[in-house]
Amino acid sequence: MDSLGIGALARRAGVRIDTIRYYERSGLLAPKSRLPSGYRRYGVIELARLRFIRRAQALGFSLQEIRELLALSKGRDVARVKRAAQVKLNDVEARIAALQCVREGLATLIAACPGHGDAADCPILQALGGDGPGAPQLPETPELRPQR
Amino acid sequence: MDSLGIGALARRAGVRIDTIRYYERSGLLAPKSRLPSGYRRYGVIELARLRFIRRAQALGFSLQEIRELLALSKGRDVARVKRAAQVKLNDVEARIAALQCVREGLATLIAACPGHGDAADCPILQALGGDGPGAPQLPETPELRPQR
DNA sequence: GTACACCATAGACTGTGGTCCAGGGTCAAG
DNA sequence: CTTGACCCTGGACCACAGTCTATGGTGTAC
Repeated sequence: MDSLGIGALARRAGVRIDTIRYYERSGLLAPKSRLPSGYRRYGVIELARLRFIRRAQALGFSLQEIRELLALSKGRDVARVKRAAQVKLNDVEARIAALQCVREGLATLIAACPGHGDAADCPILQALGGDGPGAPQLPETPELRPQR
Repeated sequence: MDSLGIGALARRAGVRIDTIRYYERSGLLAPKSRLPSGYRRYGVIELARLRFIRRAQALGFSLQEIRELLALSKGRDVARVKRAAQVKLNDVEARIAALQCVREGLATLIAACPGHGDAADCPILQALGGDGPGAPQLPETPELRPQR
Protein backbone atom coordinates (compact mmCIF):
# COMPACT_ATOMS: atom_id res chain seq x y z
CA MET A 1 0.00 0.00 0.00
CA ASP A 2 1.53 3.27 -1.03
CA SER A 3 -0.60 5.21 1.35
CA LEU A 4 0.67 7.70 3.86
CA GLY A 5 -0.32 8.76 7.31
CA ILE A 6 -0.63 12.44 8.00
CA GLY A 7 2.85 12.62 9.50
CA ALA A 8 4.51 10.98 6.51
CA LEU A 9 2.56 13.24 4.16
CA ALA A 10 3.65 16.27 6.13
CA ARG A 11 7.30 15.22 5.95
CA ARG A 12 7.11 14.56 2.22
CA ALA A 13 5.53 17.91 1.49
CA GLY A 14 7.55 19.86 4.00
CA VAL A 15 4.59 21.19 5.94
CA ARG A 16 3.35 20.79 9.48
CA ILE A 17 0.73 18.24 10.40
CA ASP A 18 -1.49 21.00 11.71
CA THR A 19 -1.27 22.74 8.39
CA ILE A 20 -2.65 19.67 6.61
CA ARG A 21 -5.54 19.47 9.01
CA TYR A 22 -6.06 23.20 8.56
CA TYR A 23 -6.22 22.74 4.79
CA GLU A 24 -8.74 19.98 5.30
CA ARG A 25 -10.90 22.24 7.44
CA SER A 26 -10.55 24.86 4.72
CA GLY A 27 -11.80 22.49 2.06
CA LEU A 28 -8.52 22.27 0.20
CA LEU A 29 -7.31 18.75 0.85
CA ALA A 30 -9.30 15.74 2.02
CA PRO A 31 -7.68 12.40 2.91
CA LYS A 32 -8.09 9.56 0.44
CA SER A 33 -9.70 7.51 3.20
CA ARG A 34 -9.73 6.89 6.91
CA LEU A 35 -8.86 3.83 8.95
CA PRO A 36 -11.58 2.53 11.27
CA SER A 37 -9.69 4.30 14.02
CA GLY A 38 -10.17 7.59 12.23
CA TYR A 39 -6.55 7.88 11.09
CA ARG A 40 -6.28 9.78 7.82
CA ARG A 41 -4.71 8.03 4.83
CA TYR A 42 -3.32 9.85 1.82
CA GLY A 43 -2.22 8.70 -1.64
CA VAL A 44 0.03 10.19 -4.28
CA ILE A 45 -2.81 12.31 -5.60
CA GLU A 46 -3.16 14.02 -2.27
CA LEU A 47 0.59 14.52 -2.06
CA ALA A 48 0.61 16.17 -5.48
CA ARG A 49 -2.33 18.32 -4.52
CA LEU A 50 -0.64 19.43 -1.33
CA ARG A 51 2.53 20.27 -3.20
CA PHE A 52 0.49 22.23 -5.69
CA ILE A 53 -1.10 24.21 -2.89
CA ARG A 54 2.32 25.14 -1.52
CA ARG A 55 3.66 26.03 -4.93
CA ALA A 56 0.67 28.17 -5.78
CA GLN A 57 1.02 29.90 -2.44
CA ALA A 58 4.63 30.68 -3.23
CA LEU A 59 3.36 32.21 -6.47
CA GLY A 60 1.27 34.61 -4.48
CA PHE A 61 -2.12 32.93 -4.64
CA SER A 62 -4.24 33.09 -1.51
CA LEU A 63 -5.84 29.91 -0.23
CA GLN A 64 -9.14 31.22 -1.55
CA GLU A 65 -7.66 31.62 -5.02
CA ILE A 66 -6.10 28.18 -4.81
CA ARG A 67 -9.47 26.76 -3.88
CA GLU A 68 -10.86 28.33 -7.02
CA LEU A 69 -8.01 27.02 -9.14
CA LEU A 70 -8.52 23.53 -7.82
CA ALA A 71 -12.22 23.79 -8.49
CA LEU A 72 -11.46 24.85 -12.04
CA SER A 73 -9.20 21.88 -12.51
CA LYS A 74 -12.14 19.65 -11.71
CA GLY A 75 -14.22 21.37 -14.35
CA ARG A 76 -11.40 20.90 -16.84
CA ASP A 77 -11.99 24.42 -18.10
CA VAL A 78 -8.53 25.16 -19.42
CA ALA A 79 -9.42 28.60 -20.70
CA ARG A 80 -10.60 29.78 -17.32
CA VAL A 81 -7.52 28.43 -15.59
CA LYS A 82 -5.37 30.31 -18.05
CA ARG A 83 -7.29 33.52 -17.50
CA ALA A 84 -6.87 33.21 -13.73
CA ALA A 85 -3.13 32.78 -14.16
CA GLN A 86 -3.08 35.81 -16.46
CA VAL A 87 -4.82 37.95 -13.87
CA LYS A 88 -2.28 36.88 -11.28
CA LEU A 89 0.56 37.65 -13.67
CA ASN A 90 -0.75 41.17 -14.16
CA ASP A 91 -0.95 41.56 -10.42
CA VAL A 92 2.64 40.43 -9.93
CA GLU A 93 3.87 42.70 -12.69
CA ALA A 94 2.14 45.69 -11.15
CA ARG A 95 3.83 44.96 -7.86
CA ILE A 96 7.20 44.68 -9.51
CA ALA A 97 6.71 47.99 -11.29
CA ALA A 98 5.72 49.73 -8.07
CA LEU A 99 8.70 48.32 -6.22
CA GLN A 100 11.03 49.37 -9.01
CA CYS A 101 9.68 52.85 -8.51
CA VAL A 102 10.57 52.65 -4.85
CA ARG A 103 13.99 51.31 -5.65
CA GLU A 104 14.68 54.24 -7.94
CA GLY A 105 13.51 56.65 -5.29
CA LEU A 106 15.65 55.10 -2.60
CA ALA A 107 18.69 54.81 -4.84
CA THR A 108 18.37 58.46 -5.81
CA LEU A 109 18.11 59.54 -2.21
CA ILE A 110 21.08 57.47 -1.16
CA ALA A 111 23.17 58.80 -4.01
CA ALA A 112 22.27 62.37 -3.10
CA CYS A 113 22.97 61.96 0.61
CA PRO A 114 26.43 63.10 1.61
CA GLY A 115 26.44 60.64 4.51
CA HIS A 116 27.63 63.31 6.92
CA GLY A 117 26.92 66.85 7.96
CA ASP A 118 23.64 68.40 8.97
CA ALA A 119 20.38 66.48 8.94
CA ALA A 120 18.84 69.36 7.01
CA ASP A 121 21.07 68.43 4.09
CA CYS A 122 19.95 64.83 4.03
CA PRO A 123 17.50 64.21 1.19
CA ILE A 124 16.37 60.97 2.78
CA LEU A 125 15.12 62.77 5.86
CA GLN A 126 13.51 65.41 3.69
CA ALA A 127 11.68 62.76 1.72
CA LEU A 128 10.44 61.03 4.84
CA GLY A 129 9.35 64.25 6.44
CA GLY A 130 7.10 65.67 3.77
CA ASP A 131 6.06 65.34 0.20
CA GLY A 132 8.61 67.62 -1.30
CA PRO A 133 10.33 67.02 -4.64
CA GLY A 134 12.54 64.36 -3.08
CA ALA A 135 9.65 62.16 -2.06
CA PRO A 136 9.46 58.85 -3.87
CA GLN A 137 6.96 58.98 -6.71
CA LEU A 138 4.49 56.43 -5.48
CA PRO A 139 1.04 55.70 -6.79
CA GLU A 140 -1.63 57.59 -4.88
CA THR A 141 -3.38 55.08 -2.61
CA PRO A 142 -3.73 52.24 -5.10
CA GLU A 143 -6.68 50.06 -4.23
CA LEU A 144 -4.77 47.03 -3.14
CA ARG A 145 -6.79 46.50 -0.02
CA PRO A 146 -10.56 46.02 0.00
CA GLN A 147 -12.26 48.92 1.72
CA ARG A 148 -15.55 47.31 2.58
CA MET B 1 -5.30 77.58 12.24
CA ASP B 2 -4.40 74.95 9.73
CA SER B 3 -4.95 72.18 12.19
CA LEU B 4 -7.24 69.27 11.59
CA GLY B 5 -9.42 67.10 13.74
CA ILE B 6 -9.18 63.38 13.34
CA GLY B 7 -12.17 63.24 11.03
CA ALA B 8 -10.81 65.91 8.69
CA LEU B 9 -7.43 64.20 8.66
CA ALA B 10 -9.07 60.90 7.82
CA ARG B 11 -10.99 62.45 4.95
CA ARG B 12 -7.90 64.17 3.55
CA ALA B 13 -5.82 61.00 3.66
CA GLY B 14 -8.61 58.66 2.59
CA VAL B 15 -8.48 56.43 5.63
CA ARG B 16 -10.89 55.62 8.40
CA ILE B 17 -10.78 57.40 11.73
CA ASP B 18 -10.22 54.09 13.47
CA THR B 19 -7.22 53.47 11.31
CA ILE B 20 -5.62 56.69 12.48
CA ARG B 21 -6.20 55.75 16.10
CA TYR B 22 -4.83 52.31 15.34
CA TYR B 23 -1.69 53.84 13.88
CA GLU B 24 -1.34 55.95 16.98
CA ARG B 25 -1.61 52.87 19.19
CA SER B 26 0.99 51.25 16.96
CA GLY B 27 3.39 54.12 17.44
CA LEU B 28 3.23 55.32 13.86
CA LEU B 29 1.42 58.62 14.05
CA ALA B 30 0.88 60.84 17.05
CA PRO B 31 -1.31 63.96 16.98
CA LYS B 32 0.44 67.33 16.95
CA SER B 33 -1.43 68.20 20.12
CA ARG B 34 -4.65 67.67 22.02
CA LEU B 35 -7.39 70.04 23.05
CA PRO B 36 -8.16 70.21 26.77
CA SER B 37 -11.10 67.95 25.96
CA GLY B 38 -8.70 65.33 24.64
CA TYR B 39 -9.57 65.93 20.99
CA ARG B 40 -6.62 65.18 18.73
CA ARG B 41 -5.24 67.93 16.51
CA TYR B 42 -3.10 67.31 13.46
CA GLY B 43 -0.98 69.54 11.23
CA VAL B 44 0.36 69.24 7.72
CA ILE B 45 3.32 67.23 8.94
CA GLU B 46 1.04 64.58 10.33
CA LEU B 47 -0.96 64.55 7.12
CA ALA B 48 2.22 64.03 5.10
CA ARG B 49 3.33 61.30 7.46
CA LEU B 50 -0.01 59.53 7.19
CA ARG B 51 0.11 59.72 3.41
CA PHE B 52 3.62 58.34 3.48
CA ILE B 53 2.45 55.43 5.60
CA ARG B 54 -0.31 54.59 3.14
CA ARG B 55 2.01 54.88 0.17
CA ALA B 56 4.62 52.64 1.74
CA GLN B 57 1.93 50.15 2.70
CA ALA B 58 0.62 50.02 -0.82
CA LEU B 59 4.11 49.01 -1.85
CA GLY B 60 4.11 46.02 0.40
CA PHE B 61 5.87 47.35 3.46
CA SER B 62 4.46 46.12 6.73
CA LEU B 63 3.64 48.59 9.46
CA GLN B 64 6.69 47.32 11.33
CA GLU B 65 8.92 48.17 8.39
CA ILE B 66 7.29 51.55 8.03
CA ARG B 67 7.93 52.17 11.70
CA GLU B 68 11.61 51.50 11.06
CA LEU B 69 11.61 53.73 8.01
CA LEU B 70 10.04 56.55 9.97
CA ALA B 71 12.39 56.01 12.90
CA LEU B 72 15.21 56.92 10.56
CA SER B 73 13.90 60.42 10.27
CA LYS B 74 14.35 60.96 14.00
CA GLY B 75 18.00 59.95 14.01
CA ARG B 76 20.41 62.84 14.08
CA ASP B 77 23.14 60.65 12.65
CA VAL B 78 23.01 61.18 8.91
CA ALA B 79 25.46 58.35 8.27
CA ARG B 80 23.24 55.92 10.12
CA VAL B 81 20.21 57.10 8.22
CA LYS B 82 22.04 56.54 5.00
CA ARG B 83 23.12 53.05 6.01
CA ALA B 84 19.58 52.15 7.04
CA ALA B 85 18.27 53.40 3.73
CA GLN B 86 20.83 51.21 2.04
CA VAL B 87 19.58 48.20 3.96
CA LYS B 88 16.05 49.04 2.92
CA LEU B 89 17.19 49.32 -0.67
CA ASN B 90 18.68 45.83 -0.52
CA ASP B 91 15.44 44.65 0.95
CA VAL B 92 13.43 46.16 -1.87
CA GLU B 93 15.77 44.65 -4.43
CA ALA B 94 15.32 41.22 -2.86
CA ARG B 95 11.56 41.64 -3.05
CA ILE B 96 11.81 42.56 -6.68
CA ALA B 97 13.99 39.55 -7.43
CA ALA B 98 11.57 37.19 -5.68
CA LEU B 99 8.62 38.63 -7.55
CA GLN B 100 10.47 38.38 -10.85
CA CYS B 101 10.95 34.68 -10.11
CA VAL B 102 7.23 34.37 -9.60
CA ARG B 103 6.56 36.27 -12.78
CA GLU B 104 8.80 33.96 -14.79
CA GLY B 105 7.04 30.91 -13.39
CA LEU B 106 3.62 32.27 -14.24
CA ALA B 107 4.63 33.56 -17.66
CA THR B 108 6.13 30.23 -18.60
CA LEU B 109 2.99 28.40 -17.61
CA ILE B 110 0.74 30.80 -19.44
CA ALA B 111 2.85 30.74 -22.58
CA ALA B 112 2.82 26.97 -22.65
CA CYS B 113 -0.92 26.69 -22.11
CA PRO B 114 -2.96 26.43 -25.29
CA GLY B 115 -5.98 27.89 -23.52
CA HIS B 116 -8.28 25.25 -24.94
CA GLY B 117 -8.49 21.53 -25.45
CA ASP B 118 -7.93 18.85 -22.91
CA ALA B 119 -6.93 19.57 -19.36
CA ALA B 120 -4.12 17.07 -19.78
CA ASP B 121 -2.48 19.53 -22.19
CA CYS B 122 -2.59 22.45 -19.77
CA PRO B 123 0.78 23.02 -18.11
CA ILE B 124 -0.85 25.07 -15.38
CA LEU B 125 -2.94 22.12 -14.36
CA GLN B 126 0.08 19.87 -14.74
CA ALA B 127 2.04 22.15 -12.48
CA LEU B 128 -0.84 21.70 -10.10
CA GLY B 129 -1.05 17.99 -10.50
CA GLY B 130 2.50 16.78 -10.24
CA ASP B 131 6.10 17.79 -10.31
CA GLY B 132 6.80 17.00 -13.90
CA PRO B 133 8.94 19.14 -16.23
CA GLY B 134 6.16 21.71 -16.51
CA ALA B 135 6.26 22.60 -12.85
CA PRO B 136 7.41 26.14 -12.17
CA GLN B 137 10.99 26.46 -11.07
CA LEU B 138 10.35 27.76 -7.63
CA PRO B 139 12.64 27.55 -4.70
CA GLU B 140 11.62 24.53 -2.65
CA THR B 141 9.63 25.77 0.33
CA PRO B 142 10.85 29.34 0.08
CA GLU B 143 11.15 30.88 3.52
CA LEU B 144 8.37 33.34 3.00
CA ARG B 145 6.78 32.57 6.31
CA PRO B 146 8.59 32.55 9.61
CA GLN B 147 8.78 28.99 10.94
CA ARG B 148 9.28 29.82 14.56
C1' DG C 1 -30.44 75.57 25.28
C1' DT C 2 -30.82 72.03 22.62
C1' DA C 3 -29.95 69.47 18.47
C1' DC C 4 -26.53 67.21 16.06
C1' DA C 5 -22.19 66.21 14.38
C1' DC C 6 -17.96 65.12 16.18
C1' DC C 7 -14.76 62.93 19.34
C1' DA C 8 -13.06 60.08 23.49
C1' DT C 9 -11.96 55.39 25.60
C1' DA C 10 -11.93 50.43 26.15
C1' DG C 11 -12.63 46.38 24.42
C1' DA C 12 -14.65 42.98 21.19
C1' DC C 13 -14.70 41.25 16.59
C1' DT C 14 -13.11 40.26 11.59
C1' DG C 15 -10.42 37.34 8.26
C1' DT C 16 -6.08 35.10 6.90
C1' DG C 17 -2.98 31.43 7.65
C1' DG C 18 -1.69 28.93 10.55
C1' DT C 19 0.25 26.85 15.44
C1' DC C 20 -0.30 24.82 19.90
C1' DC C 21 -2.38 22.37 23.70
C1' DA C 22 -5.17 19.10 26.48
C1' DG C 23 -6.83 14.79 26.93
C1' DG C 24 -7.23 11.03 25.14
C1' DG C 25 -7.07 6.62 21.46
C1' DT C 26 -4.02 3.52 18.24
C1' DC C 27 -0.22 0.99 16.21
C1' DA C 28 4.03 -1.67 16.02
C1' DA C 29 8.16 -3.44 18.15
C1' DG C 30 10.33 -5.94 21.67
C1' DC D 1 1.89 -6.40 27.55
C1' DT D 2 4.15 -2.42 27.81
C1' DT D 3 6.51 1.37 25.67
C1' DG D 4 6.87 4.98 22.57
C1' DA D 5 5.63 7.04 18.44
C1' DC D 6 1.86 8.29 16.16
C1' DC D 7 -2.85 10.06 15.63
C1' DC D 8 -7.63 11.90 16.96
C1' DT D 9 -10.84 16.00 18.28
C1' DG D 10 -11.99 20.44 19.94
C1' DG D 11 -10.73 24.59 21.14
C1' DA D 12 -7.39 28.29 22.39
C1' DC D 13 -3.99 31.21 20.70
C1' DC D 14 -0.78 34.01 17.53
C1' DA D 15 0.33 38.12 14.41
C1' DC D 16 -1.43 41.40 11.24
C1' DA D 17 -4.19 45.27 9.98
C1' DG D 18 -7.79 46.98 10.86
C1' DT D 19 -13.14 47.64 12.03
C1' DC D 20 -16.99 48.04 15.06
C1' DT D 21 -19.61 48.72 19.33
C1' DA D 22 -20.90 50.66 23.72
C1' DT D 23 -21.00 54.49 26.49
C1' DG D 24 -20.31 58.95 27.28
C1' DG D 25 -18.19 63.83 26.61
C1' DT D 26 -17.58 68.17 23.38
C1' DG D 27 -18.28 71.95 19.94
C1' DT D 28 -21.13 74.79 17.50
C1' DA D 29 -25.05 76.67 15.09
C1' DC D 30 -29.67 78.02 15.39
